[in-house]
Amino acid sequence: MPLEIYNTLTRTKQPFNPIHPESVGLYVCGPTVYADSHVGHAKAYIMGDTVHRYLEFSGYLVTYVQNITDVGHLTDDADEGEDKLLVKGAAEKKHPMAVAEFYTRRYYEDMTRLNVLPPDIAPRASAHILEQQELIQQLIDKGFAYVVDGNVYFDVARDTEYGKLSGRKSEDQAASGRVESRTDKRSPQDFALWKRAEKGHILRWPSPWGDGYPGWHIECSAMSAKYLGLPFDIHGAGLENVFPHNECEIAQSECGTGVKPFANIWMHNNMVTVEGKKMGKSLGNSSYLRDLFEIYDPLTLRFTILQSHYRSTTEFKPEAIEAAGAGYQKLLDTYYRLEQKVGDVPRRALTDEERAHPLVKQFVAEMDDDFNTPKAVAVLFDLARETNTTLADPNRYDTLEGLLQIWRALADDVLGIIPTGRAQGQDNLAGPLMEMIIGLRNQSRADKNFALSDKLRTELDKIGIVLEDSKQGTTWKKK
RNA sequence: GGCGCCGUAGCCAAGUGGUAAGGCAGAGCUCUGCAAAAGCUUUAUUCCGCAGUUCGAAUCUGCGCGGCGCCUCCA
Repeated sequence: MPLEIYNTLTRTKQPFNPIHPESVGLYVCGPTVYADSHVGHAKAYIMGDTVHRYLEFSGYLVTYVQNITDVGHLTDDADEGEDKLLVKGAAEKKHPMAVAEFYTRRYYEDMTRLNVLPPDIAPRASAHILEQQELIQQLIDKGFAYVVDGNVYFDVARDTEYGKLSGRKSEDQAASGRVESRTDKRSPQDFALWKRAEKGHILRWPSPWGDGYPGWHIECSAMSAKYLGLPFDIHGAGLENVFPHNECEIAQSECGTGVKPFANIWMHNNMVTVEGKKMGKSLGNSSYLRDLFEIYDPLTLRFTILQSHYRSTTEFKPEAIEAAGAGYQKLLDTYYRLEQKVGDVPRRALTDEERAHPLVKQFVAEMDDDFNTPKAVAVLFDLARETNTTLADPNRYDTLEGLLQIWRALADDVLGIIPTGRAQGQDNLAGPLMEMIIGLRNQSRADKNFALSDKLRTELDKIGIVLEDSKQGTTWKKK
């Protein structure tokens, strides 16, 4: 079974056939950098990261592009809306670009802690004004856009395919009942490609239509085309971006360039909910990642997110994180026990024999089914059981190295849940010291001096070190 | 009003026609000086309700109830 991916465009799972047999172009809508990232961002970018990692594991050369939106855009679609970066800049007494710079860095810090690999290219909207203007000009030249007093709007009526992603028909939307403010658009559905900058608007660039700034959707159209070429394979985003953002992207890219579809597969991740309701920056119920990292281990959060499917909602609940964390810790304990036993062996790709291991095949089958990470994680628990069983049986120790490589491939490379740079007890002093203490304790156990041996164990526990006795000897770990 | 989604054990959560994955919590057992860890066994006759299609439905259809998303910035 080849990889199948659910495509929002067709509302079905379809076999993944990349445009070029050995490489994949992947674009995921990045953040608007005017605030810190919350759990919803974590879900979205862990999805992108999982696609990225799994495609590489599957042997593709992936070019992963994710934009940074550092042009403010508007807090609402009315002409009088405020630019978020401007608002934040004024509040913090900073230049809007300083705000963008600040939150961009923090975004990458948060993602790094979640073990999200950085994209290959992270283009900034502000650095691609020319590309955006070129696309706008193309749209004007082809009659898909019109200029009104320094604003450029996309003429939705001219695009017969508008609505194909979201399933919306503009006529239906007209009866929306929402208040439409006074505007110079020909139709309420038309959306801005270029906005005239009013005086006082700091983020502004010269253009053929006057000083202004680009509309919200155009940067993704311009930058995906620049770095991936058209068409490209996969475009990902959060579900709430289906309309209007992604719909508008399609309209701009396809009408402007004539390439249809400009992205073959559209992937959308569902939301993180709090008590059943969407977590959102504007809803006041978001939990910022950097606050959560004070309470929960970042990889526990990653693991929790991976335990639900990307197209399902994920209920954010402390009890759920703690429950997931308990299971996650067991997996890690098993992994470390295995690593300790096998010793320092170099990483390598899986052999054909290892790839044929039933659990590896099952893991691959689950991931091939639209990145079913909850099932893939379930396979990891089977792998843990097999690992523990093998560790308890010296006759099977010859298979341990292979198991370790499998763990590294599945849990580390693909799912990204193995902490990096952890050197358990590799502090020069701790190892020999612990060996000595364990030796003393085992001597007292042999002497039936359990009062002393238990005291040693209790005292070690107090300083955060746990001893575990087994037939294969005594091991220790930090709590 | 339009478009769309969801409702599975105490909790989290897979499963979209073949007779309920996995994790947490709970119970029992094995090992063990004890503990911990690990292993084994066990925990939904049933998938919001009702009706229908089918040899067979959590999975398809209809109706109802409950919840949510988008249509405005949003991952």
